[in-house]
Amino acid sequence: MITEFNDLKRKLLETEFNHLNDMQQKAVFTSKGHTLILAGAGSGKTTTVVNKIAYMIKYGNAYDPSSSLPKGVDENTLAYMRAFADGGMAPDDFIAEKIRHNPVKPYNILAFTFTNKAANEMKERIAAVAGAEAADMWIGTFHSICVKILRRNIDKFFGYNSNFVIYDTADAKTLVKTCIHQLGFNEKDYKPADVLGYIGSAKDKLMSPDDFLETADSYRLENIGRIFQLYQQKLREYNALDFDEIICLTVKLLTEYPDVREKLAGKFHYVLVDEYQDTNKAQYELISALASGHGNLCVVGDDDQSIYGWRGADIQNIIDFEDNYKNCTVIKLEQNYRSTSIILDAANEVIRNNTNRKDKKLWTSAPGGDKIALYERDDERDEANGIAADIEKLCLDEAQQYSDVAVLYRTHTQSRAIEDALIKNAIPYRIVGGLKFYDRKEIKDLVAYLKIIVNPADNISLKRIINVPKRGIGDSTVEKLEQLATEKGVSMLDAIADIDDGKTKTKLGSFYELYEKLKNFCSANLPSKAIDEIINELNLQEEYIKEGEIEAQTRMENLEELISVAAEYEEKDGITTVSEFLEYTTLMTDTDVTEEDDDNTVTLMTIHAAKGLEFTYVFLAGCEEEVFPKIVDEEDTESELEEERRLFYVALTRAKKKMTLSYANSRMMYGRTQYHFPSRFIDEIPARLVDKEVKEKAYTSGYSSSGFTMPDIYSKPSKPAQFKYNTMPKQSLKTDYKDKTSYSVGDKVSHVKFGVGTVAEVNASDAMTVLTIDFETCGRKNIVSKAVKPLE
DNA sequence: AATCAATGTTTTTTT
DNA sequence: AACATTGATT
Repeated sequence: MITEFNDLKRKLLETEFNHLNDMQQKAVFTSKGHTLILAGAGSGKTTTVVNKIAYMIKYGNAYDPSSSLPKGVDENTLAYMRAFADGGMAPDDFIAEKIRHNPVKPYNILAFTFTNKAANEMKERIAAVAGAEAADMWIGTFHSICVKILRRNIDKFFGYNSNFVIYDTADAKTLVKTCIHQLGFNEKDYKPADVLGYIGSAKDKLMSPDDFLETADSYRLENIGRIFQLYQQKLREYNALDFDEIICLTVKLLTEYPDVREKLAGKFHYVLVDEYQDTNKAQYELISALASGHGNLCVVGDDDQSIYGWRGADIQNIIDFEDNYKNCTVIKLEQNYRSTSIILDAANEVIRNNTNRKDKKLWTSAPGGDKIALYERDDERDEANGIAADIEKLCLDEAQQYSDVAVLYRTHTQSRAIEDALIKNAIPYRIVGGLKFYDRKEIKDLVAYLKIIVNPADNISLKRIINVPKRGIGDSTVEKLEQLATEKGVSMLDAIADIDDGKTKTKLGSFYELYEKLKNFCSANLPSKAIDEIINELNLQEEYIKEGEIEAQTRMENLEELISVAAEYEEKDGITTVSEFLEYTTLMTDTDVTEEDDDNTVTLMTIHAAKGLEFTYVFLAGCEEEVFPKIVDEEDTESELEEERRLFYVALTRAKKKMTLSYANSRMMYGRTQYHFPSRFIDEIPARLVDKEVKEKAYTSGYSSSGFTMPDIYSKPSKPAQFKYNTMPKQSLKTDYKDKTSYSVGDKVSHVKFGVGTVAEVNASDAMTVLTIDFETCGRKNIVSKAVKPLE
């Protein structure tokens, strides 16, 4: 009976998961021990992981053939199961209940994802399959999981308490500067960005300042080590953590406090890591510690898509996994469901040139497809115009959706030329990444107020806003205050009480009063209210107007947007305190915010940002030596080149139907024209897969330099942002262009391509204003307001 | 202390 | 070319 039960069980489960291929099913049914899932691009990785977790929650180890006959299973049950199995149907609730065996409680599952967005998506999808209790899982990025752990435990480390704030890279840089100065070095010899780089990579490797000093074999490195030491000391004094420290300190916690480790490792019966190829040493140690309790560790990744080596990711983590865990199960997902075989062949051929990789080869059952298009262009503007023309052809002539198109590039700076071309052709687009909302001055200032309110020890934030808006507290005063604080061993904020110089005392005193007032309000109110109060109390609107009318409006709009963001978190995620809000905002990146899918726009982004995404049509711009592969200096190592090649591989495998490559003979870089050869990666694609277009005409010649040119002011903010433009251009003072919101029905406008027309409809959204225009020559069209010029 | 012109620096990719 | 930082000037 047990044999038949197990057979039926197996059959039924295979039925339930029969939308997965054999390898995917194997991945789903393997939950014990160490497992490596090598998931190639487009191989259905996320679906597999979602089903794997759902399976654990629903059935536990039901698939384990050695399990004994569950209670309550009798001949009737078997008959019922037989009927389902013979009918080829998935088990119903009754059977599901019978074949459950040690179901896994969601709160015993820990899953790391690369982005918050991925975490949210996965959570939702698991809940859809396994039910609402899936919400009890711990799922998030390394940083958010670690912060969660640290909030409860950080006071074990002297100096820290649970109100700690997180420093972003800019804050960290400011802190490094302070340290450099305090040690009597200057910023020319020790560039803050460089020093921060050393500190960051040390932390990726879990190196302390002392470790760093031990290996320092030059005077310069020794000094950097001292800066590192001071930096760490100050972080602690300020009750602050940088991004890397979040991970390092958690590892330290788990290492130095066995009770904490045992508790957490005991809690997490199953540990799952997505994007394992992008983990670093510190994260590796973290994973090991957390999975040490039950030994059920499943890592998912693709060594060919490891593209974060520059930030410390160690590709050897995934390459050596099999060697490190001798008894592990290895499952390869090599069937690709995304791209045509032309695209896959090209990708396979390119990546074959890498030596440091796991053997595998993507394949698809879908044969053929369009060849890869390759264009040679004059310069970056010609290239951009060519891309715009192609997109126009696709979307106007062939009725494809703009949202099916992505333009990828190696570096953000390349987006400018492309934007210009898209605007000129009235193609709607959005940019992912680039200028970030939280990097804007007015936002950073406001957030600094929040930080200092939550954590009075945060001198970096205090220094940022002590004279914002201007209140006559200058550098010398701040220096004095800082010195005094160091002497007395208190925070700068507390040191205010010890200043006795008359004039300064008054100014600082009233600042302190203001601080107290804000603090009282903000600790008793919701974040959105708090932000609103600060804006009003500081009278920011008027302050901004003092500095310039035009900027004032956009700044205020950005601040309003911050209020809505806070309100949204409050409503959606149940955020109630300023502290929680800060955590969200610092750990959330632009790509994390879920897009509304309804906006039909072309997507522009870096290849890094495109990882994990797919588009029907993909354009890759700038396929030139020096640009891509990006050559930083002469002595670029082979491993760096391999990472560039993986990046190229990632770009190719984003495309479902058609891939278009282009390179420019010359390109403006660093303010000068540079000439490059076509990328070596182009040569690595077999010629039979490529259609090299003969250069018919330079797209630039038609319509750019002569006509009016768009003022280069409209950098569209990335979506999450939903934020307004950074600062309004000074140019718009001089020129006559109307503000984006100022069009109304009946206005006469001119378009560089379509000529003169009349506005028939105005559609303003957060991101852009779309005008419906009746053109004299070509009828009604929808045009982004930026692309037209008002007449009269 | 605040403002403005001159100078220097940057552009890889991001949690 | 665009931007941030520095130094000189008020």
